[in-house]
Amino acid sequence: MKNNEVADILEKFADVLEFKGDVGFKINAYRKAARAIVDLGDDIEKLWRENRLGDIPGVGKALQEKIDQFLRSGRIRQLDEHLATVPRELFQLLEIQNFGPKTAALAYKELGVETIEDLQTAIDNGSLASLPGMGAKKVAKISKSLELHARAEKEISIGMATIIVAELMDYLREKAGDKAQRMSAAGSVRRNKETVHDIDILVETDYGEEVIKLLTEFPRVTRILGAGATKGSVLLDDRHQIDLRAIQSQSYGAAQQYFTGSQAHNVKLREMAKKAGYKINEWGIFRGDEKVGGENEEDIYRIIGLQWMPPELREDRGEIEAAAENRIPRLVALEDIQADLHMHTTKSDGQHSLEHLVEYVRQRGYRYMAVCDHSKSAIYANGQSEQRLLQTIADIRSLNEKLENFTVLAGIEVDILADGSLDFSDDILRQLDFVVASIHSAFQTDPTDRTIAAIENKYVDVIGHPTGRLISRRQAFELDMDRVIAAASKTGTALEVNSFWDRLDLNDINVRKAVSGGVKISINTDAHHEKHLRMMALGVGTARRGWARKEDVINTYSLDQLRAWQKRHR
DNA sequence: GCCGTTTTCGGCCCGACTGTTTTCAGTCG
Repeated sequence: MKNNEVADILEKFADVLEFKGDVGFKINAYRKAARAIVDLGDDIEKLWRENRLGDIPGVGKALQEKIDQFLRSGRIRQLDEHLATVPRELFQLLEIQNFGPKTAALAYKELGVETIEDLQTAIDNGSLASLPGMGAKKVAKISKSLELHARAEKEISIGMATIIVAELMDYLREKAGDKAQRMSAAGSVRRNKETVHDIDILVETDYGEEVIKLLTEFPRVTRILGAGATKGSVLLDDRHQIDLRAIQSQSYGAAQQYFTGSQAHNVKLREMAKKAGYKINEWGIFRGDEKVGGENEEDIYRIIGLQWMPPELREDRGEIEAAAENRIPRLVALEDIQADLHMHTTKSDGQHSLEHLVEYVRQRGYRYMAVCDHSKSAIYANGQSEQRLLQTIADIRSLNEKLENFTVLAGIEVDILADGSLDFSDDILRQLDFVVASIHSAFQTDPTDRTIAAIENKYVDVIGHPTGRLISRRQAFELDMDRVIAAASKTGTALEVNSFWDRLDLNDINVRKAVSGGVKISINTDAHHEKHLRMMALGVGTARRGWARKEDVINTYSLDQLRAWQKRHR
């Protein structure tokens, strides 16, 4: 899939146009199209071959022609021509905070700033400060941003972000006491995006200045980027940006809506509101000068004729249209989860013994679980031989006899080998209660055919982390998701949403394809340690972003229901 | 550059903050 590459080049095109001072609407059109292509789900090359690029919202004649060029040759002639007349390191320069396209253009034209190094020189020798509209303070800000640019993480994983949010909220609750009422994450954290750019937190309070001062005094704060009466921005550990907004109760709901976004969702919402004679901003919803709502988030949606919708859906992927027709589904929730069906113990590479892991899982309130340690080919992970697996099965059976109101399913995470066969024979697999099959090697070798072969094995219940991607370091392998979904739908095999912060695989877009293709999903933590169990929330968040309902998720079933479901494909 | 029960031309979301300005441009979210 070249969707991300196409989107990237359109974003670059937009950057270049912005640098050159083209009209904003045109720039926006490029960015909008880029986003639509990422959200597509379908392979853009497939649409291209079928001559259907025009079906993508926001892609008209001119962009179709440019995308066609790119898919044919890997280049876009018009962009190449532009690139000859902009700084060599334009895209890196534009990543620097407080150094936007206008300033970059000025520095290029007047001082010949082409690279990050040139910019540093222009700061050091005072020439940047001498430009019109620039002054000591602006230059100091840019200088600081430049210093951070090298070090700052561009994206924070949702796993890390939720931990920081919890820590910060605990701190603020303790320090602010009665002076703070409602408190919530906003922005992409609230939407459960897999990675976030910064962390937004809202606090309902009449003591904005005090609460923001508390934020600046949080122990891990290394820099204060700004601190006023309604907004404070800080860096934690010089890496993670936190924006806190202090809101009074009469505007809290409007602020939640406004700052949760996404931008695309908000733009569409405000357009709708405008057509209906309203205006929405962070303070409320207004008809003329009259404020008609804003204390609760539901107000904003209701007044313009929409159902309230979970934050995870707010990406302008059809949720507004659905809300207008009362078609927002009831999404799966963390409370619906009855079991975790993919975890590891010391039988392979987990950190806890079987008994201990079971105890930790029970503490989370689940009704049953599956232990799925590795199979023999996973040597790096202490995979089990046939002999050891049979012992594991026996151990689990005898443990079950001691447990009340709880069942441990004897499972396996069996490797899908390079030739598409499984690491254990059917004779072994049939003795197990639950089978997850995963690819852990030879990622380039026919992953689609191998996955489908595993799906067609009647003992396989779930395909583990189906695309193999690691968010921070490895691309998904080339999986033809349409074929995989068709196969899984036919056999009744489930696809996993692996909840591990670095996997979240399937991702949101693929979850949506799967559930709309009638495929069940299984949200599992793949825990190797007790502290990993809490990542279930990340997987549920991802499933929610993929519009998954409770009935789409097999580990919301009771054990009896799960067994009945297994019978249909075994 | 896109798009259409407002339209094939004229629209295309909203505001805060900052610093440099004597009234606003640039940047950000």
